[in-house]
Amino acid sequence: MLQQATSLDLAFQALADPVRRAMVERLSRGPATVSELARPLTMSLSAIGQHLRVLETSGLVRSEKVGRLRTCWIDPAGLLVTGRWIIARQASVERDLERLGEHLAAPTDPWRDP
Amino acid sequence: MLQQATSLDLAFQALADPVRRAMVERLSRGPATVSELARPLTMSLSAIGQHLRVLETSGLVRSEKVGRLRTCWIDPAGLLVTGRWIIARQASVERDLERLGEHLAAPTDPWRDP
DNA sequence: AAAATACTTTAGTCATGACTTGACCATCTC
DNA sequence: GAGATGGTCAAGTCATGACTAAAGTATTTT
Repeated sequence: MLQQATSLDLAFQALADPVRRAMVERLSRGPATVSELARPLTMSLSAIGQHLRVLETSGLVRSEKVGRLRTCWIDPAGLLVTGRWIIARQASVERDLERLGEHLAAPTDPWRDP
Repeated sequence: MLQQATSLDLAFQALADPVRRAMVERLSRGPATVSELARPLTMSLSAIGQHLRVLETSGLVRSEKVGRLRTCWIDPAGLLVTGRWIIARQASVERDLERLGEHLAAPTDPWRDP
């Protein structure tokens, strides 16, 4: 089914993993190196590198290597696309519930006994 | 690593799949039966049933069967937990950028040449 | 009662994901 | 320049995910 992952796919897939969410949580408090990201997580540095790559290709995180340290930070635009999708659904649900409310409040049902 | 999936895990994992997001999009415009959900998606009814189960255990969707029709609808509380997580990260990032801004704006650096 | 509808279940396949290990390569530090 | 530090690459393993196909169940229609 998945023939061409959209940026929304990549972002939600990236956030689906608790380790990657932990990394995003850490980075949302400020930039960090790969080792700093790895420190609280019981996992090889290699694994963290792989998670980081997922986060980068999803657009949620960016990074740059200077010397032997790679510094990572959040790209706010990445969070924005996922946030917008959720908010749009919430708005849609609210509108739907509103319509339902109006319907129940209506004194007569125009569809019945025309 | 994943020993006990939290509700946040389940919700993000559920939204990571484009088919399931399409189902949520449909349901956010109002309730629907399983067949109605399946109609626009080129996939067996069985597959849709399986996606539905994922959405239900994640807390994003609820459903009830009456007669031979199962009607599904969004549980707004489900969208809320994911939305809150994202908004919290965005807020955190903004605070961080603000701190950075203050730092750059400061006329002198108290850490240098004490 | 037979046929159609609307799922549901089970079992199996195939692809993808999340790691680990070990070798490797720069770049600092001494 | 030797050793430690910080990261990267390439395999390989093991579990999970996304389906399908086929058979089964419960309801509704005719």
